[in-house]
Amino acid sequence: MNAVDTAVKLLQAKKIRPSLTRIHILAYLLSHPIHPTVDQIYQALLPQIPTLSKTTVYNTLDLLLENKLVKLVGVEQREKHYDANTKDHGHFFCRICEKIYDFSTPAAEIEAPEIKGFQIEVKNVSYSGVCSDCRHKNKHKEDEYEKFEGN
Amino acid sequence: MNAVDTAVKLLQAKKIRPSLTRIHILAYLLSHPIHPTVDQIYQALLPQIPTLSKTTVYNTLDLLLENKLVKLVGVEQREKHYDANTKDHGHFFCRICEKIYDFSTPAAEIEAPEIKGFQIEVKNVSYSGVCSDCRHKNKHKEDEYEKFEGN
DNA sequence: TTTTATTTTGTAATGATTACAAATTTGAAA
DNA sequence: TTTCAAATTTGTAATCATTACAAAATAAAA
Ligand SMILES: [Mn+2]
Ligand SMILES: [Mn+2]
Ligand SMILES: [Zn+2]
Ligand SMILES: [Zn+2]
Repeated sequence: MNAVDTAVKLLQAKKIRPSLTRIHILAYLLSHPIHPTVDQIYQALLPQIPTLSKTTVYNTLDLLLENKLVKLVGVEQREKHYDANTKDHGHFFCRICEKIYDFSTPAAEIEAPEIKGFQIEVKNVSYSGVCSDCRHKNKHKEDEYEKFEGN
Repeated sequence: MNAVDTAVKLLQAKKIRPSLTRIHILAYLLSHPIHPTVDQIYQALLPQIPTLSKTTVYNTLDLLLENKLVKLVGVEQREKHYDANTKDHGHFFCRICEKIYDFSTPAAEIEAPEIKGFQIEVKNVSYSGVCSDCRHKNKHKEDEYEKFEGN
């Protein structure tokens, strides 16, 4: 099943009228699991929907959030990032390439607050640092630098 | 040892000149583990340092962050929250009373990205929902909410 | 069709944070 | 002590993602 059909079904299941704009935005998130920002979504859809307004992207994402069809990615960035993968998982933000990676959070997680009688509604596990690719690229640079210094 | 003395020692250990303002800000964070915002710190110290500028609070917190004397609380709020407790621990944000609670994150945590060769520099585990106090205070309303939401 | 509700849009306002340069304070050299 | 450069602090303006809001467009209902 393609992303558009999935989006329509998800919207209908939540009794949200599947307007063209809503389908496009949700389908984009489903087919581009890169945790995009509002502006990334807006820029990506503009060619297909030339009348699209950024306000509509904000409004639609709020609606999808309320209906738990998308989640906010809890990385510390100026712009908010969105995720149509609503399963429990963690995120790793690479400060070099600025990509956001998914990782699984084992079921046997930290339930400390729940034990204390807290009602957990949103969980956020996010790390940041340098991803594998960027570490490798950086190591290469360091090697070159060392060679240069040795001359 | 009081918070001021601790602050001075921490600053000196990092070779940061312990100016009055820096001591005050760090000591405030150490003695008020409520994860305050810039404005909360500013308002709290204004009576003692009438010439204090909010820019200085921003500057000082940036300096303390760089030197790992404080950490950012990874809670999704409009304003950033700061914590002088630099030990690994999680945070719970109550959407009713807006208090931020600490909880311990067991050592055997999710190390998935590290296995993949990622260099983890910052960890953030934060949950949100309704705290124990607020659940009890609003028992009736909460029951209605749970019924309605189907949780 | 006419009316009403929903969705989308454009523009203005918000507000936490940042940029930046001037003012002040500090510490050490002369 | 006086001088002076560096460090620190301050005030103001700019930034910019997000929100507020009302009008416009579109879809559904009557
Ligand atoms: Mn994800
Ligand atoms: Mn804490
Ligand atoms: Zn990277
Ligand atoms: Zn509470």
